[in-house]
Amino acid sequence: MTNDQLASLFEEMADLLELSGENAFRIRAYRSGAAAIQTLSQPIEELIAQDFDLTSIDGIGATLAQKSIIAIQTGEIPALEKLRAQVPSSLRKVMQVPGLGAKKAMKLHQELGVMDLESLKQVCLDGKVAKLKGFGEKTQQSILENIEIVAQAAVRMRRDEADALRAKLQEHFSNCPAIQKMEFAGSYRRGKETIGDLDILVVSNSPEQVMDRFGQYPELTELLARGDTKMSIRISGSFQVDLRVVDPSCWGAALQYFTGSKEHNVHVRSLAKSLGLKISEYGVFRELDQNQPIAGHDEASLYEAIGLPWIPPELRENRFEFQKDFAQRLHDLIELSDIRGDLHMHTLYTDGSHSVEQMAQAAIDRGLQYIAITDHSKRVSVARGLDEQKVLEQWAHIDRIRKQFQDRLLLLKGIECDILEDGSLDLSDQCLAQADWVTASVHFGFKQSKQEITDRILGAIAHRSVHSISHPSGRLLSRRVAYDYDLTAVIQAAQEHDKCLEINANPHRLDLNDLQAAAAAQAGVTLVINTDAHSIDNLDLMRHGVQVARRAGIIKNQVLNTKTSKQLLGWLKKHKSPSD
DNA sequence: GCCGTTTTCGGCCCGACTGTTTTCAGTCG
Repeated sequence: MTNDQLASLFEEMADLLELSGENAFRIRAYRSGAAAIQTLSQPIEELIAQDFDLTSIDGIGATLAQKSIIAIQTGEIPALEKLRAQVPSSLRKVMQVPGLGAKKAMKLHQELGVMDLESLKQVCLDGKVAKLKGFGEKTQQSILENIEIVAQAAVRMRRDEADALRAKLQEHFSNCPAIQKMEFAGSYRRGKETIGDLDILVVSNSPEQVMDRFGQYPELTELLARGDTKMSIRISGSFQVDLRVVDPSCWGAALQYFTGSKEHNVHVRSLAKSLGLKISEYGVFRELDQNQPIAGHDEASLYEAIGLPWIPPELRENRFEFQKDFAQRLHDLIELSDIRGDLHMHTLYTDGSHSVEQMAQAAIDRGLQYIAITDHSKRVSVARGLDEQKVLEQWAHIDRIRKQFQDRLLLLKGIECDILEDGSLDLSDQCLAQADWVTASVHFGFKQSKQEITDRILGAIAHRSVHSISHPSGRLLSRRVAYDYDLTAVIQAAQEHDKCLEINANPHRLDLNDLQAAAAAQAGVTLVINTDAHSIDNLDLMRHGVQVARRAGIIKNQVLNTKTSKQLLGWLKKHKSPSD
């Protein structure tokens, strides 16, 4: 049983307890337990096998520890089986319909026999819901409209899509003079790999004008809610955008609140409470004097009031940002401006859109000190991958043009070499030994067993010419799940052989993801953040990879391509085996 | 159910908005 599977059992427990009308804090305990398990860097199976004390994990107490062990050993949780017998699990879907929660879902179940979305739709069409006490015509109508949204798989937006939407919204608001300040908050600001909705925070003295303008957004398909300061719309069918308008004096508190995460805010607010303070989106208040805020004009003052440094949004997930040693790492948390090179990109030699020279010039334009040209090897035939002769030709070409970029850019001869199904590399040892930089990756044979795929990657890590493993998990966001492999073993091998693991910055990949990258960094593995650019424009994707690293709490010196060209050459020299 | 500089019991973040209600429960973020 994987961590995600165990976490989803606890999530189901929480849902069913909520439907049963259980104590809200007990429900929350199961939800935070699920979140804690999901963010573990090691498989819980391994932890249990090592007799690790699960109660030392924040959010896991004696009960959840015991239930975890039983779940891992037997594949099920007796208490959950019992609950399932009392409350149909299909009601969880009903609970997800916007506007419905546990209370209403249970009432629909008990009074009208609703079991799932199908029967819910039927009783609405029959007009039975409107007659129920506490419900009405409007509720019935909104349920009918919202059922479709739940039925569709949850639509989550990739970061590049979210950036495009943000640009459109910014453009839409650009001629609204009532707006003094605007920021996109929520999971977008926290840099999550995908976002489920978009939150906009605005400073204005006339909220009505801002909301009127919001209501004119061309792609609006539904007005969900509109109050004095808060408005929600749906665009293009299903995606939700929320707007909140605040006074300038509480900008920081509102931004902090609206950025979340919810779990981070709960922690921040309870910390405040223990200090005799109260935090809301209006500011930080003394419990005894709730009229005059003592902080909250900006975010830093809010954190300062509870004795914390300003915490970058990417870290606000209640994972490790409150730990004692956090403040010193914060100082060196990686930034986009720390990146000095890009060690994974393609050209016209294979499936890229620009020449080596064009990529080099584009890198110079972006202030980079070095790049590695890493086209595909021959196995990737769809991309016209290079055989030995072609790759040697390309490297000879690079040797010839190096002078042209001298003093401006260090141009490395690289290759993205495929790790074949039988575990061997796609190019000969003798060929690979002539490269400055070799990154190895898996593009085929995803259906092999966990052991086979793991062994392939471990073999590549051990190969003396390989420097790095690219997009180690192979996942494509919302298109393809990662192949089954043993990340812990890969991390350990990378650490032992002093090889890099990549954070691929392409917003379709973001691979390693934040948690995996954090685990690798904690184990002492050097990471490398690359764009995998297939065009000049793609070089700008670097920021997405940096954001993943920031979410992982990674500091500058844990990332190879923060080195200067001189330092990098030193590193490469050190990694040349003596026999080469 | 979890947790502890308020420590083994008694707390557990806080406010906006909607729809159905005559003052608020439920939902949401």
